Amino acid sequence: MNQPGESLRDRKKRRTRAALERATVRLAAERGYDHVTVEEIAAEADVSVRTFFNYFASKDEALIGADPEAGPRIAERILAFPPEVSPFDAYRRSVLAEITDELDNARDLWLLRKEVLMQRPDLLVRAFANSAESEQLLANAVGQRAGLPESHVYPRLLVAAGSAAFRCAVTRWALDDSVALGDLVGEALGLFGTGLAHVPHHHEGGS
Amino acid sequence: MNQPGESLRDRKKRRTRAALERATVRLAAERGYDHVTVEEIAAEADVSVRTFFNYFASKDEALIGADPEAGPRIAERILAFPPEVSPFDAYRRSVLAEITDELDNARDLWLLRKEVLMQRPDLLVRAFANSAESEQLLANAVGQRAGLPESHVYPRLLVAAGSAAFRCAVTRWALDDSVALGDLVGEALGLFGTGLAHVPHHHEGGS
DNA sequence: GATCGTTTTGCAGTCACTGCAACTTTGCAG
DNA sequence: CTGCAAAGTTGCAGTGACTGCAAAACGATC
Repeated sequence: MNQPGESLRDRKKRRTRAALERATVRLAAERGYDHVTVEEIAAEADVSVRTFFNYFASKDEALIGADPEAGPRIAERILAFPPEVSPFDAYRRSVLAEITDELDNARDLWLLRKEVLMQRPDLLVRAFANSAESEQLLANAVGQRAGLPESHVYPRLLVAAGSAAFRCAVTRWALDDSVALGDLVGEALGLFGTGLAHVPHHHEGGS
Repeated sequence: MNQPGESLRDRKKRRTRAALERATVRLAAERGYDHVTVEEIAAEADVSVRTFFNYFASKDEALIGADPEAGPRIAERILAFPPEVSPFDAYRRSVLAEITDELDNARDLWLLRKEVLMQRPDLLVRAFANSAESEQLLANAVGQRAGLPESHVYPRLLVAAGSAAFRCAVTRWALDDSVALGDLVGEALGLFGTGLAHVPHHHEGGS
């Protein structure tokens, strides 16, 4: 009874993890991030505090719902593009695909997260602090496609640019979510692609 | 006895702040960041723990030595450039000037910080989390020069790129400090300026 | 040297987070 | 179904970052 890669155990784990993530986001959106204790979150998800910390290394992580498989997934996508796609495009399209998928699966959570991140923008930055490992993975994938040595700046810089683009996009999206988050990230990455040396032309509509 | 803008009180405050910063960096480099308690830091600087927190909001902040005047200083520099200098160049040159100054004043501290950041790269990311206010300041300055409305992405994106460039540069500098940190930041910002869409040519020497 | 504003300090308290050692649940085999 | 091993959960005791508050020490001013 363990063939489909999803045993009872695994299912329970997924449910618990999801419950903790939801509880964190919901309560934080409701009362403000630092007026919610881990104790309350654990109670809401019907597990002990200790169990909370078995799933997430910190309250921050639970709020963002850091998915340890996201990094590998994106890296895989990057490498899967045919060789005629440039490293930059492979990276951009892989990131956008991940974001689109994520929003399709958990749009409601992101709408709540938005509320929290509007109050505490620093949490978004902190969220990226714990993902150094994933960043390394992505940088390696980009470097491999670009045929660059480990030590070259380009892959690292591109990945860092991705984080920056995501940060900016979420900030804008929080102010006005009439545009899809994915489009905002795409726009930001587009600007990084063509270069910031010149101020982009200023359109009337929108920002 | 209070004309030269530096009273006894002010001098003591500066000394205490510097002592706490030095103690934090020194001890963290010596034993590892999380094997040093605030209690020990405070003892080393000959003040109470409570006083530590009067100067720095967190241990992280003390390690980086977050200077609340750095943001305003850079913003001022940006606005001081003659109008024929592009917003991008004004930003880049202002940031580089600040870094150069900082290294001239506290190179020894940065050499120790380097050791700590090599062990815990996340601290560098976290350091930027608390500087949202300064980022806003810089973005406004850039926006003003570029004649863009408050809501435009460009200034925000440029400032975010600056953080990313700094992060990458410090990481590389930590691995090999034979190149000046300022030059590495300059290089990274240069790439952001010309755009990341195409992989830069790979030189043999260096990275 | 009395007074006023600022800084330092101690103290009590809250909360995130950890290691450890029991305890419960699940998966599997006999 | 039973017993066993592995995986997951829990409570507990402890550490350490950080906060608010009120008292004490200190520096500037007259």
